[in-house]
Amino acid sequence: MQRLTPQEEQCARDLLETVPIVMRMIRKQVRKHGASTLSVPQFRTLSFVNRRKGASLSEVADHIGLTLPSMSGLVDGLVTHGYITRKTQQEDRRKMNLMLTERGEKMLHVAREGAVTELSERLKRIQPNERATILRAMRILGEVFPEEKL
Amino acid sequence: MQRLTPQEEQCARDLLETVPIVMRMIRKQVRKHGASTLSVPQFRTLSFVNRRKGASLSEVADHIGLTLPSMSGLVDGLVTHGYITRKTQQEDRRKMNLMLTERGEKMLHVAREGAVTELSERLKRIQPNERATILRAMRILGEVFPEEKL
DNA sequence: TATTGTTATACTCTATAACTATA
DNA sequence: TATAGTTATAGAGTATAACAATA
Repeated sequence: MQRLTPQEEQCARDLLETVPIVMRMIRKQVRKHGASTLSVPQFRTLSFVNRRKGASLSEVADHIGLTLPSMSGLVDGLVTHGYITRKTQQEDRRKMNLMLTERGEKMLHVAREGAVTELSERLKRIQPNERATILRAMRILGEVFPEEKL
Repeated sequence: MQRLTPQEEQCARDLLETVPIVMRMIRKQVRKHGASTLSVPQFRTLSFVNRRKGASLSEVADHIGLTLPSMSGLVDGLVTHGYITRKTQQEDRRKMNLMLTERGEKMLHVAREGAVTELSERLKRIQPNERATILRAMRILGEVFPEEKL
């Protein structure tokens, strides 16, 4: 653990201050458009399963960054709401096969597009070069924190 | 609700994808250094009360962006852990006066500096101009989402 | 009557420990 | 024995509705 430059430190402090605020905004939008029934982790789970159809529980837990029991419970909720199906794999009967239902696909789409639209409305207020800065920052952060990636 | 430019939309999608990842990292660091007893909302609450000593419950709830009952419960936990004191105001006996205890001040300091240090370590891996981009982005985002501000 | 705060209730998030079933 | 997943348990986050106390 080496000495920190002021810039490194200030950058960290700003992240610590700003990210939770943006997170709260995102949570609000996802809930609003997810008919009040989707949390952010549920939303991210649907999103992942949509891209990796048939993923196992462990795979999803890894990518979302939850423990297996936590993910198991989270998926319980998604199954109960009819957004996901959970079937035992034939090749290895210890593993699950997760798939979105039609209802789940619809909900994911509605929640995502709703949240994107509202966030975009906010982002209209700033200048194009400012949006470009945010975009670049998100790409950089995505590389700095890769193991926690969606 | 007007038509979105591709840039506005892409910026929103990137926020939606990246912010939860960074948030998870922050949560992990705060917990790690907060001796596993501080959540991010609790951390933010301590931080706010530290700056606005004697704040009322409503003031804190407003600034953190929680409902009164939620904040009441959150503060319950902080009082139980001995990080905060809660006293009725003399001028208006409906209101509370929240203050950090010495223990609370110490915990806030340890949690914040620990999280900042670890985040900074990550940020060492990138170039100074990339850190500058992140810093600028955080400042811009802080202005775009002002009502939810810390 | 309006404001401040708490209690009751009910979800979700999240973890650890203990367990079951399969390989 | 090792892996995949569930169940049990527990504390925190969060909201709405109903309530008490104060102004």
